[in-house]
Amino acid sequence: MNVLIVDDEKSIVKGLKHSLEQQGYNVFAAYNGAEALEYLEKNIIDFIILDLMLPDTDGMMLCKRIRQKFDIPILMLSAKDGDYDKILGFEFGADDYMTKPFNTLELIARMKAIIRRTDRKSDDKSIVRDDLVINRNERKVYLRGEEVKLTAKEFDVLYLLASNPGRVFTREDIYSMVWKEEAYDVRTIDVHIKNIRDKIEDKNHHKYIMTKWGVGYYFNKN
Amino acid sequence: MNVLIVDDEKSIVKGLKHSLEQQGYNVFAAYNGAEALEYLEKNIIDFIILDLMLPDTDGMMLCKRIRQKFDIPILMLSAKDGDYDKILGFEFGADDYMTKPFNTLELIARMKAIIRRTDRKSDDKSIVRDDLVINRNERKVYLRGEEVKLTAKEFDVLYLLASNPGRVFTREDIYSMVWKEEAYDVRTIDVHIKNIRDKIEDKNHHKYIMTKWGVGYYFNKN
DNA sequence: AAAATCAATTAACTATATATTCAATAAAAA
DNA sequence: TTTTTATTGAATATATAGTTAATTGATTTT
Repeated sequence: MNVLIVDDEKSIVKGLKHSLEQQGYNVFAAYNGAEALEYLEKNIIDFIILDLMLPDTDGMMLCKRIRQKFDIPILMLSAKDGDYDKILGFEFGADDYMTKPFNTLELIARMKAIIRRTDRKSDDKSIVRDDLVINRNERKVYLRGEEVKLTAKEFDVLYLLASNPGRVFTREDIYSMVWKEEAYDVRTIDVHIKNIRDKIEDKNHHKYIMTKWGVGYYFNKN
Repeated sequence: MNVLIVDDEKSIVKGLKHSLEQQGYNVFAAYNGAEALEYLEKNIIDFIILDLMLPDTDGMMLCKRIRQKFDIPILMLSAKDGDYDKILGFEFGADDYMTKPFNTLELIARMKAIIRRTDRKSDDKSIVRDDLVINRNERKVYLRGEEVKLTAKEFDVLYLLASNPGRVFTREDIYSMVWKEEAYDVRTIDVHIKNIRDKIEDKNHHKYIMTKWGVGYYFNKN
């Protein structure tokens, strides 16, 4: 379990790092926002402890940016009391919040609680629909028992649609959710859809991916 | 959104109840563990605020029992500091924890954050009016249970009107909101309105889309 | 390091669903 | 009644989706 601490106060980082390592976590540190983002791009991080006050960026903005791109739980630290609604509210998407000075034991307890909570849903949930089984952890798809090899993008697109059956996604929706950036040419989705269909559908069996004309695509509910 | 407060201190219950009701929550109270369990059996509760010290049961045990039976988020309150690890840890399954005395605003912020986290996908916004159901995510319209197929533009126009019943929209309003550009010929709207009416209205049943002569159209409120 | 493989994107073309326009008719307001 | 506004159906135009192939980029193999 890899934890990233983002804080410019070296003493805090040092103390926390020590306590967390005693508990068996691998701890990494970043001393400003830019470092943090770079670190996240290059490493697999499971949990972030983020200070509100950083030398280069506003912690809340950083929190928001991290959330847009990564699905990693964040516990925010702040020196002053009273910002709970902003931090915990809908805008920035932190998972928990503590004020400095904090009790290290409580921080670790809160961290564990969040990890447990987010873990609950990430355990082996396969999506099953008729002849199709989509396994998220293994990133494998089975059609009538046979494995179907999808590419990374194909899998992500199919998984997005299949995990919200019936819900219509525009091409822009799909692009921003899967690619996590804004789309230049959104027709690339069409080609991916076609390739997925070629792999999981044929005329004898019913369709999984449906077209909503003028809007986008959705996964068949029936 | 129904919140159950489980606490034997009447003053706390009263204060919290007041604050939560101001925020639009429906608040229920139980003054001991037995009452709480009974309440949960008989009512639909979305969130529980649970005090650790109760006259009849130990709060942690109650938390554990609730968790075994219901999947409702729990925020625990305790008088003494220092039990975080037990409360937030794996054993009892609380989602969050605060010590008394607490800041009500922070409590509400934490509550909202937990609800948001557990809720993320349940934003299925449907408009229901008499025999008509308009599902926004699926972009589907049902009339007396039967699906009515609308084109993308038709759906957008209907959704716009139906999400503001009674409000009169000029053709220009509708055009700019749905097409997101300025209209050359707003008679286009007339044709779309006609086509929508053809699909969702007939002389036996009442009208959904009303004409405001000389102005535009609006969705029937009654 | 070069070649080969595979995935992703872009481009061009075809097919098809939908939107718009127009002109005749009907209905409502003055 | 006159005038203005709304409704309607059909034709035409436009927009969108599906398909195939070519290109680019990334990764693996030789």
